[in-house]
Amino acid sequence: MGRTMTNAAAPELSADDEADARRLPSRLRVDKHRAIIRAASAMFLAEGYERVTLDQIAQRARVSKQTIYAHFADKEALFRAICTQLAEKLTIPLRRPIQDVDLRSALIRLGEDALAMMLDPHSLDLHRLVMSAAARFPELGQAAYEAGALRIIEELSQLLRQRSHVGDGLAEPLDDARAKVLAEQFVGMLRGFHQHRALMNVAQTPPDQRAAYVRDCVDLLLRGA
Amino acid sequence: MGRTMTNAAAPELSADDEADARRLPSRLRVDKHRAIIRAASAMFLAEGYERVTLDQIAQRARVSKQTIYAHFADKEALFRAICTQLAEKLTIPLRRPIQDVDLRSALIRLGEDALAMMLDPHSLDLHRLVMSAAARFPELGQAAYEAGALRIIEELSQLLRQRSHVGDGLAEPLDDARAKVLAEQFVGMLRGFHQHRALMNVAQTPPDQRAAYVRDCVDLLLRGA
DNA sequence: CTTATTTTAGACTGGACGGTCCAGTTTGAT
DNA sequence: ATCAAACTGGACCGTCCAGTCTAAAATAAG
Repeated sequence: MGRTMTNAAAPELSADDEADARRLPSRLRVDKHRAIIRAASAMFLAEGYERVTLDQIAQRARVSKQTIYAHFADKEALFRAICTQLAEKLTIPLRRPIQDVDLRSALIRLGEDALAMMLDPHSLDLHRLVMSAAARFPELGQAAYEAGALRIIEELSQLLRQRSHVGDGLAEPLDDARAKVLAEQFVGMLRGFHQHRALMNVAQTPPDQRAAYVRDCVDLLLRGA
Repeated sequence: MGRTMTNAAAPELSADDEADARRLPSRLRVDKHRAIIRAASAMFLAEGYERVTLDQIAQRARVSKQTIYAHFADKEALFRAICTQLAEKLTIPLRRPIQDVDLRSALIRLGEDALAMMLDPHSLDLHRLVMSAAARFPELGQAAYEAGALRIIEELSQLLRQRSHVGDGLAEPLDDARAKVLAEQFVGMLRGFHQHRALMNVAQTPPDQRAAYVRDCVDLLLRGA
């Protein structure tokens, strides 16, 4: 019934969970470790912390419950491990190179990418999870914020400042603080209530209207700045 | 533990829960009904659906568990009742009259109100609750969206269109669709990541900076539109 | 093959929680 | 005062679940 319930077999995380699975407490088997994390991630994201049982995780990971306890102290420890791992993996591919085009085009492309990412079901699940767990797991909120929103603002403000110093699209050169404000304004306006609607299970605006909206945002920004 | 845990005695909802408490199935006592709803609201908002137990609610409402079951079929029914009630009560007071001032001042004041509201702890709790429950209680998301975001957009777009037809601050008259887009852009940019940070328990920007940010948003909007 | 270690399946424990039941008390309308 | 209905407190039931335990099976190394 979760919107993003994944069929039991399909792997949820892109296969390289290497990062922390490498150095395990001792000689616990790495593949089990990964299977557990993978299954647990998917289920926590889809159902939320409280609604997932360790038996479900064990079953999905094709692992005995005891094994889970060999790898993680308890449910909460497992959850924490997954959260930090998710936050790291959250490094988003906004990547398409944005050199060689005028600022307007660059912003449109970047805006479309960013909006698409913010509306991606995985991202929405993560958002929900972090938000409802942030109160009980404080570090988590911070980590997710830095890996997500903060990173976009940082990146975009860089772009804006660079271009402003070359005189591309922006009237005068921006200092760092100004560029960050502008970036937050842009991403905020871009997001509008699209993500909000998605999170609340409200009917979405169709893709073509979204594209037009992105252009409107870019134009508003460039005219206003 | 919750960030907005309220001391057990303090009433949470402004006393007029009249609306639906009036017509009860029969002669169940109205005060009990209200006490239950009040206690349950506060607890669900602070802790989330799953983490609240009926015994806790009963205790806080100073009512026996049996009475709860006399008024509501089960936990879920109680939750639903509260949700619809919250959505209605969500009708937000953005009210301070915004006649008699130029558009810029009106937008600044409206913006400050709207942002303050979006950052209000009650509102944040509600946001969290709705978002994490929307998957399991579909009507809920819709109701909250309409009472919250949609209402602001509607109201603001009205204001923008009116003013644009009087030639106050805006170059040419706006049609309805255009005004709504502009409203969504404005509110979105206003929100920026302030609410996001609050939801994720990340350090907030201080009030004076927020005020400056609001002005920046208004200026960007007015220059860009 | 032997030995040491991890994994497995599933039984089990203790506690929490949703929901029910009941015997007795309060409330309020007549 | 009477009476029915609502309420109380608390015992109680069935279920679910985190976490433990055990004995057998798989795995790996010498």
